[in-house]
Order: sequence, then C-alpha cells, then structure tokens
Amino acid sequence: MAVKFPKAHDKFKEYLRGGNHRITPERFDVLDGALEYKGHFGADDLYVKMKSNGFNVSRATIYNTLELLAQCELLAKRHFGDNKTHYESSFNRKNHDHLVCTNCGKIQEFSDDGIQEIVDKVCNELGYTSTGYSFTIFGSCNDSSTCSSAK
Amino acid sequence: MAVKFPKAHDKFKEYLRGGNHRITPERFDVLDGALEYKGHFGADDLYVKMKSNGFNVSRATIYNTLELLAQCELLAKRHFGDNKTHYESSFNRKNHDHLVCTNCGKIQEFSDDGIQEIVDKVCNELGYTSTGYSFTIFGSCNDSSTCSSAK
DNA sequence: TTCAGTGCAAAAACTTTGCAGGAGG
DNA sequence: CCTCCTGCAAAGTTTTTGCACTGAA
Repeated sequence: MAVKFPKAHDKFKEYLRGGNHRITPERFDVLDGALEYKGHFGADDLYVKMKSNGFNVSRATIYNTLELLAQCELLAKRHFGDNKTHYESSFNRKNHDHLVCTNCGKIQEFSDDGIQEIVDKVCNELGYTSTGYSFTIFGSCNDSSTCSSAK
Repeated sequence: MAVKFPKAHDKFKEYLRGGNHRITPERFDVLDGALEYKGHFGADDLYVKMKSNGFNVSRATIYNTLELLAQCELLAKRHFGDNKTHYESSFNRKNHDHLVCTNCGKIQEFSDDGIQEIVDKVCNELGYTSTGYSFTIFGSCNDSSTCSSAK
C-alpha cells in the first residue's frame, strides 16, 4: 500500500532522526491512524480503532507515539476539562481554538489573532518564554437542531 | 470553634437552600478545608489533608461538595493539562488566568481584560451564549532560583 | 551487537457509583 | 417520615510502568 501522508511521514522521520528516536513501522501506523481520525480523539479511542482495524499495536506504543507527534507538531493536544487528553491533527491546518457547547457537546473551532497578542504581552511583562497556550470557551450553542437547551 | 469564613458560609447556605440541597456539617467542613488550602489543589489532595486533620469525610462527599462550591462560584475549577481537576478559592478574589512554567511547575497568575473581550466577540459572531472560558499560557519562567532550565 | 521500542499485563492515579445506614427539613 | 446525604468499598476511566523479547541502526 502506498504511504498515505507522505509529507507528514517525512516530517516525522526527520523529527525522529533529530532526537534519539528510532524509525519503526508501528510509529507510522499510529501517525496514519491519527491523521485519518475525524475530529478529536483520545489515546484509548485510537487504540480501540486501530485494534478493530486489525493492527496489533499496544497502548504503550500509542501513548508514546502520540506524545512524539505532539512534540513535532503533527498533532495538537487539547484539554476540554473532562480529564482526558484529546488530540487532533495539526498537519497543514491553521492554528485555532475551540468553543465547547456545554449542553450538546458540540465543538466549534475559531481563530482570533488577539489571543497570541495577549500571550506575547503577558509573557513579556512577566519575563516568561512562551511555549504555547490553551484557550477554550464554554457556552451554549443555541442550535435548536442539535442542542437540547435551545429555545 | 467560631465559623472560619462567615461570608462564604452564608453564600453557600443561600446557594444550597436555593437548589434542592441540604445543609450538612460535612459540606461546611469541606468548604473550610478548601478555603484554607494554599494555592491549587485536587479533590484527592483535599481528601488526604482533611483525613490527616482528623475529619472523617469520604471521597464521595468531597467530590460532591467541590462541585457544588464550583457551581456557586466559591471555588474555581482549573485544568492545567495534567488530566486532573484543580480547584482554587475564588471567594473575594479577582478573576484571573494562569501562566504555568513547564520546567519547574510554578503557576503564576495574571489578568488581562482583552480575554473577556475576545470571548464576547467570538460568542457574538458564532451565536453562542458564553458560560465561561479557560485560558492558560505555558512557558518557561527563566527564574534561575527556582527553575532548572534558566540560563 | 546494542539498546530503544514493542506487546502485554499489571499498577497507578483520579473519579464515579452502589449500597445500607443516618440525619436534615 | 421522606429523601437526600454520608461513609465505605468497589468499579470505572485514563495513563503509566515493569518485563522479557524484538528489531533498527
């Protein structure tokens, strides 16, 4: 079978070579599974999906590889307050944040350049070197077709 | 012993009466323990602390009560990406967000009015009704006295 | 050949739930 | 008295760890 995401594979290979990480087929299986996943997923979600697709992969490898993929920015880690780590592809995607409907669970993306400006300003004032930020808005989507609480 | 935080007790009582919640001594023990806690804490941290202080309180009661205290805004729930819920007192405190040093774990507070403006703007554009947001900056504090990675 | 990576299972960390007894309103 | 609340223990969920074997470099 042809490589599914050649540019992502190349980027991952380069990252692995740069650190003291070996290039293994399992890691690229996890990369493919992650990039194919629609929307956000937890590590265990991906484990279940790959198992059901016939991959003989272990949880340890999934967790290990997702961490590496987040480090080299092929995936983004997200935390929506439910005490589990969510991942999503950030390969060839614009930076964005999330608006979570607390009634129906719908997750909507948005972008606003003002956030990065605030991050830079705060870090500058307090003497920090920023490595990232997490910004999530919670609210009600008022969408009568999907959301139980809409009027 | 005198009531430790009379105004917080009153606010909690009022909240409990408003909903279908009973006023129990255990709930006020948890309130006191939470307000006395320095900085951020997890539910289990508070359980351990109260147990060691001689309170015969159960985890179920701690979790239940912390949720109620968050609902009536005596506590604030925080999520710093370590897959556990952190709480902190928000009684008589200014609204603020956090800057977490990814090297030494130090948590610094800051305030910036621009964030709420962005929240309002985004919700207005997308038709949501905001109920809150979570904003955390990650970075390195560059503090040579506390942080291992400082130059 | 070397040692990081792997699968597996067990353990750990945090949170929720079931149940029987107790107490608030 | 009627429920809600409590303590306890068990179970659930997500993540990490120990171990022996494998395979990349």
